[in-house]
Amino acid sequence: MDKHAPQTPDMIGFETHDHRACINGTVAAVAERCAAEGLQLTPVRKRVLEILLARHRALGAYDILDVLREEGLGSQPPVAYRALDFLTKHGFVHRIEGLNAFAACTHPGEDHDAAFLICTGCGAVAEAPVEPARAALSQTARAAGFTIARMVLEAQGLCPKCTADGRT
Amino acid sequence: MDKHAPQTPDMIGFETHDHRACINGTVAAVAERCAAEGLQLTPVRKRVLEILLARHRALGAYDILDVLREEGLGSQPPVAYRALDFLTKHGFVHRIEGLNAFAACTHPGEDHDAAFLICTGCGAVAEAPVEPARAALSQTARAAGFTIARMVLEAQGLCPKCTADGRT
DNA sequence: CCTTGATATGTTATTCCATAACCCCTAACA
DNA sequence: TGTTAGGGGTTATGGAATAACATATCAAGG
Repeated sequence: MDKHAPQTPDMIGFETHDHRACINGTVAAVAERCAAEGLQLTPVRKRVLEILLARHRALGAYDILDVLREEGLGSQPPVAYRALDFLTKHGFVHRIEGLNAFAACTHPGEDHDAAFLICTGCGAVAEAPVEPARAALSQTARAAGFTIARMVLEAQGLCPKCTADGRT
Repeated sequence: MDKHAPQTPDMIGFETHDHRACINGTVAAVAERCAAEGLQLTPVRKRVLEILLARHRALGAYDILDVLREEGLGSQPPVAYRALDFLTKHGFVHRIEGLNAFAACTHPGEDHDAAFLICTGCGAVAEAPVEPARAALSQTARAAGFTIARMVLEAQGLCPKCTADGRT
């Protein structure tokens, strides 16, 4: 299940932080937004969000499903995928195409695109603003008559810690 | 096999062009580069490249395999994947993460990253320079101490033709 | 109260994407 | 001629995702 063991458990944006508060705070924020918009943050959905927040890295749907299964919250793939669909649709979780995995959004707001910095050394994932890059690509797109609806921007490389550790 | 039938067969960069010359020219260029660098452009590898060039859009590995099978060039997945590995490793073909598919490079040079404009209406794929976006994201990455090695940039939206046709 | 509709969940089975592992062939070269 | 490295053929399997159908829950309206 865990292909990136070296990952430090309390890292976000490649810096340590108060992880407990981070989880609770984000869950609370998401719950509030769901209440405000009439969305149902059901037990399974909430738990999937918590699992992703607790790891602070990208997890595959089947990794998440393993946890759900242990807790008796569902044992078949559609359970995990439906929760992930809900969470991604509303911008609480992002899908990382390059990893076939999912990561909790670090600033859950409206449905939005994001850029990701993915460390190939430890598997850490940091979210970054996508707008500058979108603006850059939009120039080309406009010239070609293409209308951009959604953008995937994922950079693989080394985080500060892994660079220091001499990983590749 | 073909989920995007409406695709116009002779489109590149969302503009029509001399398709026959385009295929032959690119294959010749690739063959030349392989000869120069001591790479083996074997029959299977060459055919896979031709198949991708002929469609001018992203194809799944199994779509390609179907064609190879019809032609007696191989019938099992590893045949297609090995050829695709070779072609992508040397920058002759790009992998489109968001589609789990592959597309021939429209300017085969050294191994390079590229940005893609993917039309959700007809499946057409255009390649665009990734450098402006890379520069934009590099700002953020540098600030975080992250070193970018490889970038995936894929924009989904509507090409001019599909926009005109009122597709979504 | 009951029914209807909407939404969420449970479950089985399948499809699609990708690779491991093994064997054989051939070209290049000592 | 023996050896070795790369390419290809094949079987089998693993991992990601969804189709299709059944069940449950709850709110609104008759």
